[in-house]
Amino acid sequence: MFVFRRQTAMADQQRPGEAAGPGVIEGDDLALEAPDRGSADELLDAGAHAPLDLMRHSAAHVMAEAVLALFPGARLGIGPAVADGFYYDFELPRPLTPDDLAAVEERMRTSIAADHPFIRRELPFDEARTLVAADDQSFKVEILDDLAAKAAAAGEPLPVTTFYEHGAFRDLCRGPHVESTGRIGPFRLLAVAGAYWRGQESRPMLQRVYGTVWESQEDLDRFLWRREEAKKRDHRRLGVQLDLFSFHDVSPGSAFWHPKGQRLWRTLETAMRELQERHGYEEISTPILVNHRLWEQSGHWDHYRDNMFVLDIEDQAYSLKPMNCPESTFIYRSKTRSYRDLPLRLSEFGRLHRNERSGVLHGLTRVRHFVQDDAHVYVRPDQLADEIGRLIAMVRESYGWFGLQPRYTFATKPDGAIGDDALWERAETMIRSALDDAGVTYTVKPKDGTFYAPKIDIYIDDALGREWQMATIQADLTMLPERFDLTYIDEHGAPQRPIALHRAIYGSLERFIGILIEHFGGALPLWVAPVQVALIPIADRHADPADELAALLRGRGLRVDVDRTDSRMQNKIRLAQEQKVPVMVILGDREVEARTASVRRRDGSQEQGVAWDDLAARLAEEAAARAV
RNA sequence: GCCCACAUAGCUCAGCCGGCAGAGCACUUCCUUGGUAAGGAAGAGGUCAUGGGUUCGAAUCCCAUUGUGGGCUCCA
Repeated sequence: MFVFRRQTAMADQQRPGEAAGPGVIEGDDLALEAPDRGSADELLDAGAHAPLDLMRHSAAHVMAEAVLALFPGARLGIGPAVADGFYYDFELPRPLTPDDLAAVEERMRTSIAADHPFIRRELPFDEARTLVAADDQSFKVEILDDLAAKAAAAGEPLPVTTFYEHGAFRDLCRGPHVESTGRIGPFRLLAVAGAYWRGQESRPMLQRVYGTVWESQEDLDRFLWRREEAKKRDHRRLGVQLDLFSFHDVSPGSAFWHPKGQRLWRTLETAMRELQERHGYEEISTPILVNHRLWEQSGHWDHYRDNMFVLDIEDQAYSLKPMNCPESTFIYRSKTRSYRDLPLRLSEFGRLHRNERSGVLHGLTRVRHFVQDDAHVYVRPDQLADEIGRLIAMVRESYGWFGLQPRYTFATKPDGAIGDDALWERAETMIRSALDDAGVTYTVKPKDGTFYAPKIDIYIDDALGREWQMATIQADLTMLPERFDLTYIDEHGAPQRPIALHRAIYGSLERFIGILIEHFGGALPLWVAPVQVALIPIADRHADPADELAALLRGRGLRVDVDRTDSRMQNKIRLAQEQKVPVMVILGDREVEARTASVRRRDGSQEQGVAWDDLAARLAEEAAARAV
């Protein structure tokens, strides 16, 4: 069973890094708190700089001042510095419009030009509470009351509170700030969005205004440029432009794969299948529609039902499978397993449905229907470390196909986990030594495992520096083995429990493809490109020879399209460039006569007079190398 | 699910203070047969997301529904 981390929250940056063996990076919080979904404009800056943070938080104060001036009754939430800027949450009498944002910006500029100093004031707790209550700032009152409660719980006296003032504006704030408003650099307000007070759906919806501030105009311009660049790489836009997939309202959250997208899909699938077969995997396929009894047995009915599509069939509740694992156990149990049969590696490109809330769907990276390159590996305890080593090798190889550098985290037993402590400790020790043996560097995330297994999660940073969670490897000693009563017969004839490794390397094919598209900006490496070669006959009389060459290339397994339209060669090149085809092959009189080709690469480089056979051999070799 | 915005030709978008549905690209046909990122002309293409309402009249105003987008973790 996979529980992919819900990607909206990685709220554990307060946890201390756990001491661990050699090669372990201690709690690398900055890296961990980055969102791991990353729509196009969620570009992360490479770490926040302290002076910038002061400026950003100060800008939030100035923004609050401006909003309060425009909406005197506004209530303030919180206004922290974030990755690329800042935000402040407000409760306002009406929704903000783009015009409002412009007005707020204008007032902010005035305040910055006035260069008001930020003045820190300390107030005894009771006075502070009276003050914010008199201002009718109920959210601030709540913050103070929470602080008081926390102090009481810790047996400490009521804390002294601090306020920061600039001009006529005063805000409860821990600080620190820049010296004066004039120190705030070039800024831009970006967006207004709804945000629940304290992120809880049961609390009021506030209006969050996002802004960005930088030390120089240059930095601001670069940031805005990067946002634009990210938009161009957005896989939803490129998916349409490159004719890979589309979405339709008859099935929200599920992609329709066009022929080119399906080529890409199959290439990835074939490569993974080939890798798995080399590593002793056997492929299975299990039903999508399953009686709810199975989910009761697996525990999903209790823990995961809200995310499952449930159907009523002849008075029985069935569900579309949200995970593959329980069904794999039926195949395991289909015969008596010997210790000699293990490891048993069962892979499945499983078609899954999860009922994600409508508001969180997002292109290919957050969908309701997807395919996992899933596998369950049943091992004896003495085989676990080796098998994890094998999996890490598989991750390294396959990520190498795309030039991606995997990073590893090790997530340990969460609160409320099932299974006894001794089993957990055993599993964690085994994973840890497997990681050490594999010589990988990893970060420990305490208490971040699934409720049934400690796990290794694998992340990458894409070309724009965004972090994505990709593969996962989970060592399950409890869930499948115990609940589904899995056994093998050991060398003494006694039944024993196997360990079930749950793992996915691409994760979901949909999501992986979305990430690849953004990482490469649509210019996919030759080996995965849906169209590897665009054959461009200069005139009609070159079209038949082009077909002949295309057949030769296809014979070597290459994906080739011939442009037989009557447009000019320049236009055909332009089209192929726009489609980001890696290789364009141009045929005119000279080439046809000599049985050669003029080869133009996506990067603009050219090579003339390449013999057809050479071309076929070289491109086939290049594609087979599976390299960037 | 919740807040806000958006939905017009295959794509990108204009029209939206109510009064004949538009452009560029793509597509079709014709001319053109070319040398490394757009040759020319003509044509076809729309239930303005869906349903309801206001109005003499709705792409345009109002309501609902569906879908899409930005968010809903950062604790003074």
